[in-house]
Amino acid sequence: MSISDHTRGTRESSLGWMIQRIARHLDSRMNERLAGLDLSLPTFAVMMIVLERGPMTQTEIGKRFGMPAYAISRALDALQEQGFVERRAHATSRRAHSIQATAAGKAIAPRLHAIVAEVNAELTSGLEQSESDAFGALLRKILNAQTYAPTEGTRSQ
Amino acid sequence: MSISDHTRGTRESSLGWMIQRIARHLDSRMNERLAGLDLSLPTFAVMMIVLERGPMTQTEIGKRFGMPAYAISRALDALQEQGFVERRAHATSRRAHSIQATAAGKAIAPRLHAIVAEVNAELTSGLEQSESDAFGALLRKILNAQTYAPTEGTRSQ
DNA sequence: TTGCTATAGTTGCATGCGCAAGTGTTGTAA
DNA sequence: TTACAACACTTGCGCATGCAACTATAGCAA
Repeated sequence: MSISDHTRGTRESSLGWMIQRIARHLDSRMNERLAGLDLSLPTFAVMMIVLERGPMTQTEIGKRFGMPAYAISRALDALQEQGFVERRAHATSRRAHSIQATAAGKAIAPRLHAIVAEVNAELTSGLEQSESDAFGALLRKILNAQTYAPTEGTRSQ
Repeated sequence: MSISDHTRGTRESSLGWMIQRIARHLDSRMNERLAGLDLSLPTFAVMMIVLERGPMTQTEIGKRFGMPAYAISRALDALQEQGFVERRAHATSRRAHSIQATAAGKAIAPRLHAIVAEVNAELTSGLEQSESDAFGALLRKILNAQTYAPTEGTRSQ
């Protein structure tokens, strides 16, 4: 078996390789749609989490998506600038903030949901419903198995 | 159903959301391992493709991984600098280059394969073999269904 | 030929991101 | 009460990346 055969086999059978391609494809699809709302992928992610849980601290937001503190901080700068969230004083701590969606923030929730639904539909358009369900179950299983150290950073590209 | 319930439902059931998390996790795992070889994720990807197929043009490399031309160009700058690939004159075109792995490039192939294998093993460590196979099949099906326009760029972050 | 369009690859510039260091606050223990 | 460590968050800086513009070559048609 030649090096090139081996390399081909390694790459083609690599689940990670395929996941990366799909993830990048999803990134671009999401970005196309988010551009209309002037949101980036990180700000979108933070906005969804704030809408989901209501008032919470930045550290809590970070834990929900494994996003480093500085990224949350910057995403909130942008969201606040756009008037979608507020940083209020925290009830019991003066170093933490209580992050809340504004009325404008809540107003865009339906559009965000629609975008997620569309991209998901597109993703699974080639699958039967049963396959799509099985796929989701496997993804959940993989996520649960991963050791999620508080995940301070480390990215790529 | 409140906005926050709806948002939670939308996000938690989102396959894209889960794929993104897994992809980022894989990114960081790969980067940890590639650091020892002084490779980035893009240079690693290009290197694997060159090893897999032997001499080819930059455009051909790009098509294999949906990577924009400028990214190939820069990845090759780095790989050439490290002595892993060469840009030779193309047999029939003076504007294209023939990209080839050097002896040093071929020499690191086993280490690259090992890294891919390790990361894959870790990824599927929570799955049965049958589940892992099914997962791979679903990924392939999704990739085949996606419309891969030559994919000039469009990323995120 | 000449001119036009498409292709192959490169690069300047601005933006975004990660790292590590910095500010201010809280807990805790001598 | 003072000192020190942990915590919550922010920010300066440098590197990587995306976009768009650029050079050079090839194909093609009049």
